[in-house]
Amino acid sequence: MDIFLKTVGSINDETRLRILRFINENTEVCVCDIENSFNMIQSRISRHLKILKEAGFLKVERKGRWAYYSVRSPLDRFRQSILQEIGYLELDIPKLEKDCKNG
Amino acid sequence: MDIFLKTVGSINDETRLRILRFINENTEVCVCDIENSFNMIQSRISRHLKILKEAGFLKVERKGRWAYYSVRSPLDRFRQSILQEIGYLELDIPKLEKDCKNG
DNA sequence: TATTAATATCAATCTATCTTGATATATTTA
DNA sequence: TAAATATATCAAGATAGATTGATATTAATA
Repeated sequence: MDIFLKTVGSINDETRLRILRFINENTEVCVCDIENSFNMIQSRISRHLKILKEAGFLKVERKGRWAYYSVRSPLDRFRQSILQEIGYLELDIPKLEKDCKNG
Repeated sequence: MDIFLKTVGSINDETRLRILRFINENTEVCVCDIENSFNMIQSRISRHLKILKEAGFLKVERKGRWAYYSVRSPLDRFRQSILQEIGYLELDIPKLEKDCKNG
């Protein structure tokens, strides 16, 4: 119940839909990649990523000072159908800008 | 996009999940049936029904002074998978109380 | 036709969520 | 070790959604 509402609440926001599809289309990205690509401030992105992670859509892997986000795998049937549906939406998904200072 | 957020927003509320499953399990009910069964004030129920209807889950049929709500059919694949998922949730679904004054 | 029942809608209040800016933490590099 | 980069978190203000009570509308019935 709570996790259902968390899952549903996480996709009830256009910014998160765009971020989720961006990550899905680019396999694995760090927070500053999203920051650069979406032209949004870092705290905003960080918060949305946390919500998507706690909703079961994303996983994080820390490498040095970077946090790499990707779609959790395997995804259960329900989240999979949601992700598929998001794939059909008309959303402005920017192209990946890899401008982080060090890499 | 807008209809996606409308659909997702409509199921982002426990009261509406309960109402939607109640209607699904009882096939067709009028507003006062829900009012009696859920012990909620009428304006609250009416508003939630409107949201579920506009989200594509419900249809209404007026008969005399009653409005009968039921799950829209056929339901597209995405809404069907949502409805299925709601069926698995631990929700307090009251039993149907048919106490409307006239019928 | 006056009354009552069923439903819908509106305005006000309350609550939850989003955004921003500031700050904290951790890691790397000079 | 000091500075810079990447990320997370928190508090404050802004916006959106939920609940209630009042009122409007429509249909049936006395």
